[in-house]
Amino acid sequence: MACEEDFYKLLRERGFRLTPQREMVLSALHDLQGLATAEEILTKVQAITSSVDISTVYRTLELLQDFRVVASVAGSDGQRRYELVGARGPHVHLVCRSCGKVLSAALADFRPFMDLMRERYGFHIGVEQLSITGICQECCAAGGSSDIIPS
Amino acid sequence: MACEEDFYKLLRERGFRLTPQREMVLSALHDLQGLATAEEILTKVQAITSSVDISTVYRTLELLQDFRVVASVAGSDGQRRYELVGARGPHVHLVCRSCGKVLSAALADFRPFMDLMRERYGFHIGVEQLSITGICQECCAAGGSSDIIPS
DNA sequence: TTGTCTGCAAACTATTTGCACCGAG
DNA sequence: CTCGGTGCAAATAGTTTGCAGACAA
Repeated sequence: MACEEDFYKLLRERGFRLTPQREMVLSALHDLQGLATAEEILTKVQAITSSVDISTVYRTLELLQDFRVVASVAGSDGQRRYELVGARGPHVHLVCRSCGKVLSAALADFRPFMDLMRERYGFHIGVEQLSITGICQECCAAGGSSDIIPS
Repeated sequence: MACEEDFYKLLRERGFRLTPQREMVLSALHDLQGLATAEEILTKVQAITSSVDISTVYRTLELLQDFRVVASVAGSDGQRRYELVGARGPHVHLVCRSCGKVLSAALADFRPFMDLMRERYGFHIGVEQLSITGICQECCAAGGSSDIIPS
């Protein structure tokens, strides 16, 4: 709950208001554990109060991102996915482009590459928005992604 | 030109047709060198013949992806970007989420992480669709991405 | 000729925006 | 009371799809 408190404080400091909708979106993100679409968040929120609009969810997510409380990645299916920063600490998402499943890898495994990029190109990889696509074990065994089936 | 020839041959083998539109899209991808949006490709193609439709570009890009001639990444601006595979050999894209600039890193630098993920989780990272977001040198020096300006 | 491919227009999906009312501070 | 936030509806942007005619093989 500490993270929520920090956010509430930050809100007030900058003249923003704490509304039930904002609390609910934050709570939904907490519950959903990991990457969630705006639609999924809306569904979760509407389980409590059905009169919440998707546009409010988007507006709240934008605010949360500005405050660095939430990070997002553009999914390869054209949907953006959102996640609480620091929910499980920094980590790397491995997104299967066949079944959509998301694995997490420890940041430590990725760090050598990160450091190299910073040294060599001055490029700072955004650890909070990191997702890498590929094929997971099951889908790989099953024969891979959506390919043309040779006649 | 060798890559185009291979594609043409592959097309015929599977009963697809070689149309001027498909040639032009492929040529546009070649000219555009690196990541390009469907709209950019269309513009390039329309410089030759204005009567080409965006839907044809999309359909052609999908075909090219099925044949593994083209790869795509979902940009964080909500636009998908396409690129010829093997244009410069496999590589990693470093996309600046502040200015949108794209750097390329050698695959060799990334390989240790790739291999580790395969060993540990059986996850096969898709080298052809690899883009990693962060902040480039200039934007980092300039003060980072779109943040809330503290009052 | 034949069946694929194309342009056009309309549909769709995800997201954003304008606006009048509502409610947190 | 004030003015930032909300729901609603409409607008946008990017992409996909249905269909009748065009054209590669």
